Amino acid sequence: MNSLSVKDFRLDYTLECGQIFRYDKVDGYYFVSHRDSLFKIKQIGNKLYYKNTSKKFLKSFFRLDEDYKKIIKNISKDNHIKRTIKSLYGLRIIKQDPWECLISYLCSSNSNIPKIKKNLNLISKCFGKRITLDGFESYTFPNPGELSHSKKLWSCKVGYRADFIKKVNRSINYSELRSLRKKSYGIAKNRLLQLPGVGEKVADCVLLFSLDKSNAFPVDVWIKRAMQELYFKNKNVSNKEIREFGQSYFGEYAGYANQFLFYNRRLLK
DNA sequence: AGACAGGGGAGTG
DNA sequence: CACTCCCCTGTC
Repeated sequence: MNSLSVKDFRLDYTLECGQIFRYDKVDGYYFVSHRDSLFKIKQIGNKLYYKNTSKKFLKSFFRLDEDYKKIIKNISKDNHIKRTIKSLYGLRIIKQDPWECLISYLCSSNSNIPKIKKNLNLISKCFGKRITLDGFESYTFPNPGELSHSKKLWSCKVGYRADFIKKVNRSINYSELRSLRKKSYGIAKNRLLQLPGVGEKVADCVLLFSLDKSNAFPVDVWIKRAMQELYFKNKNVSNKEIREFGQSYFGEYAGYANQFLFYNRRLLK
């Protein structure tokens, strides 16, 4: 078992806040599946204990080299967000693989977390390769280009999203997807919006969770509720207005503020 | 048992 | 903008 010292980091908040789907908690360890990798990890105090991955991967995946205090300071605009941050301090935005992230959020429309989780596990089981770690069984996530079989996709219970996945699978390749990391928020977003099944919300999730666009501000029903309650006196406001307000009000790291508000609002239910 | 909602998107007016 | 339908699943 390897270990790694961390600060300003909470593994539980980071994994469970709804940004990632293929993980399971077994006997105190999180077993995390992402693309080709399967690793186990737990946190005790300020130490991470892990197996089947590397320090280098974990630092990148959990963005451990990012200046957390600077980000927190940057988004701490008022008492609402300060309170929220305080209760979830240590939550970080994971740097996901853009392909798995794109397919994940393609599955998320008109759905819910348990179902998205189920869909992704089925897709992996159906199209990926079996892998195990200490008795835990999982499957690799299929590669770009491998999701072209309609009937098999349908069997993964994704419903009408099967057609979106199939079309996205053939209309963007991995290198183009990855290259969006180097593009601006606007350029990258416009490219994603051309893909079938990708609207504002899905695009912003992919940008924030996998393409290094920390200013993206995805607006779903939970963020809408939280934002209207805290910043719009409970008035009904359009998603567009919420997004634009969120981005300009919180600034460069608006996506972090978004994730704090999102998870906090979901915990309240 | 049947209605309904669940982390949207696309098409229409 | 506002409205409707999209297919599936879990829940009451």
